Amino acid sequence: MARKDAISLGHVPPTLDEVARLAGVSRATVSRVVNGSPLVTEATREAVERSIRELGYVPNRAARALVTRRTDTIALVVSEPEARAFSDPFFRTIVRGISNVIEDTDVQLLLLFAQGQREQAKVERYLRQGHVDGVVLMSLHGNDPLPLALTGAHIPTVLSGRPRPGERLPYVDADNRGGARAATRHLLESGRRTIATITGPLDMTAGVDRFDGYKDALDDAELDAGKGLVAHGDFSEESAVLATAQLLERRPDLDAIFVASDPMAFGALKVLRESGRRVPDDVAVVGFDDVAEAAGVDPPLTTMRQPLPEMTRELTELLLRRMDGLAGDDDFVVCPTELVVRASA
Amino acid sequence: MARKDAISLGHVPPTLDEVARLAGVSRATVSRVVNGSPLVTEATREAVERSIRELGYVPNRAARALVTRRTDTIALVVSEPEARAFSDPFFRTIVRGISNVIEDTDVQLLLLFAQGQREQAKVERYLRQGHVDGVVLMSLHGNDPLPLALTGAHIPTVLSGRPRPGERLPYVDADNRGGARAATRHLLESGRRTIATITGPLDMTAGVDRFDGYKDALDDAELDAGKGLVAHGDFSEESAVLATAQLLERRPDLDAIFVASDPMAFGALKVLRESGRRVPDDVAVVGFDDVAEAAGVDPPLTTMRQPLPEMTRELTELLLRRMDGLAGDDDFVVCPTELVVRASA
DNA sequence: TCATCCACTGGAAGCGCTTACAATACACTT
DNA sequence: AAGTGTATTGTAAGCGCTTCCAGTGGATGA
Repeated sequence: MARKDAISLGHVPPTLDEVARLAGVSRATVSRVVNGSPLVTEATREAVERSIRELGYVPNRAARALVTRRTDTIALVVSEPEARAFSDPFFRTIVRGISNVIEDTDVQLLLLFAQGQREQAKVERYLRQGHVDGVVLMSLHGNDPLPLALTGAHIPTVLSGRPRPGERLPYVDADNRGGARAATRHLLESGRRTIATITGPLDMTAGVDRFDGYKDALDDAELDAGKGLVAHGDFSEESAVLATAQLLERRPDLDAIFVASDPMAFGALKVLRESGRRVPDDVAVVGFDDVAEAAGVDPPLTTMRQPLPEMTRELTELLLRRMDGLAGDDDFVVCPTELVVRASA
Repeated sequence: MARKDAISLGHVPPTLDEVARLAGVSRATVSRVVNGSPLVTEATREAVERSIRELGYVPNRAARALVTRRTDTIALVVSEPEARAFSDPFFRTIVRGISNVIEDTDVQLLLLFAQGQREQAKVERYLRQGHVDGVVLMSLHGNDPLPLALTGAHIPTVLSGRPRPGERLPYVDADNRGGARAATRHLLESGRRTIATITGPLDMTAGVDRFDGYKDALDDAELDAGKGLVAHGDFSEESAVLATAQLLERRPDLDAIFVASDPMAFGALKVLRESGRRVPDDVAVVGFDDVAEAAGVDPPLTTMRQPLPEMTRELTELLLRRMDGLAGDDDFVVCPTELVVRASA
């Protein structure tokens, strides 16, 4: 029995109450000090702060959240296997961008991965349980139920990338279609006529939009996407390796490729080189994103820049506003893209 | 006034109480149903479940955590800039490994990045506020205050990699020193005599241990690390590019390099190739980790495998046990490493 | 000097949940 | 038929915190 007591329930952290007792004030006053209320005498404040330090008091978040209904936490949910997310520079930039914005607030960022139905369900449950005040959803695929589930649960949510038809959610996106069109036009203007594309995944809006932009440009030039000029990737370098090989086999005569993401363009460059083609002499390549690595590959990659840091800032601020009830269901921002001409096209 | 009401406080999710009322039972009974207690009639259970569905009820975690003192959440804290963490295959493997273990529990994994003092402080505060039941700390540098802070706050914590002297924390580590020694010995046995090393960061135990193992092997062979044969990296590929160039400049006569991580070995291979050296004919290279990419580079990398998936499993289970009070301060596991001979040495 | 006000502090309710403990109902036993 | 036990449900306390409201004392104005 003594033994049982000895095992005990582990360490019990100090509470507001103990601080109050030690400082000789009421719990209300301690709470005021902790929350920086101005209605406290300097002397009282100091006494309380001393007690807090002495006891090593840290407010219990669950208790606070219970009454304030705020958690000061936002989640970034990535609907992608970790492996992919981690290797994608895109993703890193977003994480960094959000961190920057919230750096000097007391909001905390959580990363949640939701690959597969099972984890999706787990994440949804987690979010609905009130762990976070807001959610950023990125790299949504197919008909992911999360956006609807979250709006249904009235959890402030914003999207990186435009939502699918039928979903009304605030979002920030690049002008993917316009950018792809401009990229392809650049290829056309340099005299290329057999222009292939490696698309992103067509269950993502960015994938579709960039593909559409490519087709727009060909239409403008009254060219035909033609046979065998379209291969599909999933935005990853590896997928582009396969896609490029396919393209080369089907259309050895191609003289340009519009690749829907930079990592995929890196894969394409590699395969092109291995096949003995010179870039841009034999085949011109333009990518999309302008990730940091784009300037460092051989040859330096011509690509469409999307202003990712700014976009992420916008996105985060949009979420913050939305959490304060200041942004509507259909607020959105679409950022222009810009052609960065380097050596590959 | 009516207007003010209209603005309102947003959506208020249903509570246990409302479910109870709708189902015509007490709150206690609903709670029992929600928590799967066996002391409820089938009929009652069904009635309650119907009401839950009807109202779309989801238990409020803050309230539950307040009374149970559990959050069913664990955190992986990475003391590293996101960029580095994300590009490191090591990191991905750990995340995946933890996810696997907790997949069919209802524990949720959070990722927290703590680069720089500011974020470190934020993360520490976050953890101390009781958001999580346990913490995995990885890639600890220098004298990161987190381990001590967390044990001081009595938060169950485990380390990936051995703690520094003076810190008593459960951990899982590879036999870095023994592995490095074996790797270097392999180089010696193939007749190399001018063996350089690219170390990891020496403010990390893994960095130090692998460096020590390298020196052990040279000592065993009564060789001297000699001048200019040691260059320092930080486990990243880029750092190794620099380090290799340094090495080559200082000791053009070197005939082998023990590189303290695979990503760094990739960088070394690249520079070696660019400098016109053949691997392994001119310079043999052995790495450490045996990440997935190691078999795919040119030439395929000889490296020390550490059983990362198993180690991560151990680590997670150690944490889970520790959270249940079943593991002590100084439980630890050290896993053997294994030389994987491919073509680079 | 007394009423009035203000600045500060304390009392107390209540956030949504779990969980001893008590209460009830019913089926047995003897 | 009274007593005992068991299975199910309800009652109520309380987790640690914030915040409304009321109380206190001293400073101010008349």
